[in-house]
Amino acid sequence: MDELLTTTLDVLKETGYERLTIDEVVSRVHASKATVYRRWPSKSALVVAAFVHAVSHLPAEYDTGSLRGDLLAGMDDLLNEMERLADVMAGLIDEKRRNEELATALREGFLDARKQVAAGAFARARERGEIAPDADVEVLWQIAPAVVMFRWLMMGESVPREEGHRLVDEVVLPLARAGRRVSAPATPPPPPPRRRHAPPSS
Amino acid sequence: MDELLTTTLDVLKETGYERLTIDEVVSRVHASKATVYRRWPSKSALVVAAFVHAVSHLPAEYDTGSLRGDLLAGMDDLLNEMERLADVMAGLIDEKRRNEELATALREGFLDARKQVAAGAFARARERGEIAPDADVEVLWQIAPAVVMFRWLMMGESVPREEGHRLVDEVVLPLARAGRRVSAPATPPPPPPRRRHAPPSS
DNA sequence: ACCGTACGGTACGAGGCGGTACCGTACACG
DNA sequence: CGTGTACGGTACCGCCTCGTACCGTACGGT
Repeated sequence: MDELLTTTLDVLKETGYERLTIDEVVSRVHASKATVYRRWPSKSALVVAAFVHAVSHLPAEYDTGSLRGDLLAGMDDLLNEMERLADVMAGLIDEKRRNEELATALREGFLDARKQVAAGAFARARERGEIAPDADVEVLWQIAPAVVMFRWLMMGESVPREEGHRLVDEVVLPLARAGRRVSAPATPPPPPPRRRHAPPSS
Repeated sequence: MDELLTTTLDVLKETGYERLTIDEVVSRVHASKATVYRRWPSKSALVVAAFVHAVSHLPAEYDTGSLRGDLLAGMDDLLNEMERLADVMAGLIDEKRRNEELATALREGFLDARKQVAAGAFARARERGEIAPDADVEVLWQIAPAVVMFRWLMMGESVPREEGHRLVDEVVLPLARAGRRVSAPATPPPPPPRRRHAPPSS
């Protein structure tokens, strides 16, 4: 039943993995525990199935003709997905360390999908000459998801669309265009970085 | 007892908040549950105290004389802290949504501390003329923690020091020097970004 | 030598939850 | 109309874990 999976995701969103109970899920759907255990062998399997179901229609592919268009579209997509899934992920991050299937689902269903989409956009941009040939795609693709998830998960706040777009225009795009070269007259090799409460007088 | 707090953190690291039990903690310390409950009113209070204790000696302040030196020192600090605390945070992210004191501890003890240190480094750099006057510090300070935590928490991998330094040299520093202006001949205002499987031919 | 305090140990209560077993029933199919 | 399958409901088992109560004891101050 589709409804069981989506409701599982709702409960997950509210309570996290450990506090989610099968009883709570079935009570919202007018189903019975027996029905759940007829279809999935365990709570863990149910949750994994619910997550896979939620990210299964993710890999949006777009080709707007410009890198900026592609990145903005990807950002909108990311922000939408986070609105749906940020709390879910918060509730799964810890369990993922113990549950190999869950870790795989998150990696393949969410992270790899985003990476592939971004990699395609950068590849096309490179062919068009929009970005530096040596742009470090392996780092670039991570920045937007990292900052957005940092804001959602660690700081507990949502990211408005306008700010997401600024992240594209003022961070990702400039970096992609500049490539790896350090952009300005480099400071001399830094003095040996003394750490922790080290005023120069010491 | 200091030992109770550090051991609590150890257990937290291994099992996460929900699966942490007082019995497990005291069994490792040769203490008794009574001792715990004499000192802290609940499991939740113990865990919050353990986390606060762990981040209490955090706010490293350094002034190496150059922005690059400051940022590299901050990055080393961040990587060290993540080595200690990544699993702990994974085990607390979900609980933080329900536990206001925990959320405060994480915000004030970890995030704000890092932000202040970074803000100081950028302010000094601006006075020295090392960076653009309009550099967006509010975004810049987040990038390093965001990417590092993304790698630890979402991708489940550690970040080698060399890669952290590249993040400083090829991402944060160039952005700070360039400021907000878009770095290269802007692409024309993008064609209306059509989303989701939209080849130009459609 | 006395006493109070804090300790480790442990037994216990109470509630919660995963998972199973067994109802009676509704509905599709032939 | 007969049959079987899947369902909702529910009682139950076993286990876990928070938190409390009550031991006997070690130890430091006076």
